[in-house]
Amino acid sequence: MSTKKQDRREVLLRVASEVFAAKGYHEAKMDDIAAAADVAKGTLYLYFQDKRGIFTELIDGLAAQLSTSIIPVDTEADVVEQVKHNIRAVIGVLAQDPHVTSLLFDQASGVDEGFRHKMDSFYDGLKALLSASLEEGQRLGIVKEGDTRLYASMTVGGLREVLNEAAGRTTGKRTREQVVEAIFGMLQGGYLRLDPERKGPTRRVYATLGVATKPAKRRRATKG
Amino acid sequence: MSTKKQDRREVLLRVASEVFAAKGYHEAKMDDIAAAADVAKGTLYLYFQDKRGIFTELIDGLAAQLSTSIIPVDTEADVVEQVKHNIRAVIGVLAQDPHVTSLLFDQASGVDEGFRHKMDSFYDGLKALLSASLEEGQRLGIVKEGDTRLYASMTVGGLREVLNEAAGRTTGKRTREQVVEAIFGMLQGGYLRLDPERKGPTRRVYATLGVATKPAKRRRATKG
DNA sequence: AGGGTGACTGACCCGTCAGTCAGTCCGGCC
DNA sequence: GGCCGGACTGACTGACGGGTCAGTCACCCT
Repeated sequence: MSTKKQDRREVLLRVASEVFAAKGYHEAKMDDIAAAADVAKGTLYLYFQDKRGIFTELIDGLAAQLSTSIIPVDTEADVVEQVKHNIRAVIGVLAQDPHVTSLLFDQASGVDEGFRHKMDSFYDGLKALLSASLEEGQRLGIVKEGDTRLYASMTVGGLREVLNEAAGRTTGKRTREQVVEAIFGMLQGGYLRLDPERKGPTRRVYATLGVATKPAKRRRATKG
Repeated sequence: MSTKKQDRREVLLRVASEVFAAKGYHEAKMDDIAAAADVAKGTLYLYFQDKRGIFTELIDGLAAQLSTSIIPVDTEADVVEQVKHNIRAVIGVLAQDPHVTSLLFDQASGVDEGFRHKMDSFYDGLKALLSASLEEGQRLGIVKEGDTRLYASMTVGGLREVLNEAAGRTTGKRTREQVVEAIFGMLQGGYLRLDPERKGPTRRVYATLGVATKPAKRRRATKG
């Protein structure tokens, strides 16, 4: 009974997340979701309050999972492994539902003003927490001195980008563990190796940044 | 004449960017923009094709500026300074128009499907370029071995987060140079200092990640 | 059988908003 | 003054799409 209804609900949620992820919040019409789920539009309203409610539920679920996936770090035990564990945990949560992840990362702000504030506070909370942890780390001498808030932002932003990218690709080229190692390596030692006295043997240059900026695609249906 | 029209156009663009940044693309109505600019809605259509056109122009302008703000790195000269210069340049471009920056960073994907692809390719281009540069750097021995693509993503994501954050705050607490130094420091050496043998003198834990996940705000008008 | 229940349907309703255009205003020119 | 043209206006339109609800159907119980 209730189980059956619950199952159905979950199917609908999953389908909705796919449509949202494929088209973005605004472009995903309720009709699209209904069609994708092969039910009538009205049926959706038997399971959810409204469009926003579906979206909210998806995001909130992921946020809740994220918020419980991280363990406190005990400095008496193996810190490296624990930090890796946390990275792994976050990746795990996000990788298990790529559709929703991509919503969280680049659709959430487009819903409406209220939702935007909500997302802002989510990210702010995340960063505040990480920042506090890093300060603690500084006191313990395992985090470099400096602006922890900024470290936190870079970390969150970097993770976001990497994971969102991973969510986009259908088949991840890298194994999860490679990603964990790479992220850890970056936090641990950056990637630049600029010995100040160094002179390169050959003169080489980086490519210039030249990003294609196509003109906006016109797509108005002409009346005729 | 034409100058006057051009000036007006620019004023309208600026106003539009503020409204877009304040409300987000979809919540920003043409009426809002017109009201903010103190002109009639029709006037907007004397200067721009359509709503999307205004937005596109804003984003494209910024993207174009970004794409020319970075200099090739010459390994015979002071590499550190050049890398910093590039970081500084990017920050400079983005800081000079915070409204548009925030559009680029968290509104652009919410416009429509076509726009989304456009943005995707913008970011992909950015990352591909950075990644290529890093590979070059690896050959020169100034970049750590590893997945350059992933380094690129983390860097772009991290920058994005930091700069978007900076764009949000009305008064930046940090000076631009502090940001440059911090970012450079992070690329250069990460921030973790985890001596493997280290044992902390006291047992301390990081705070758990406990992000508030308020239930979705219902805003339906109940029928009764 | 028949009638009660609840899941499901989809045509319809109606608010919203991008985009239009007939009309006004104004400055310059003959 | 009278006319022209371009800038500007804002009421209007039509499409669009979220949400509704009267009606249908399948199933179960008596």
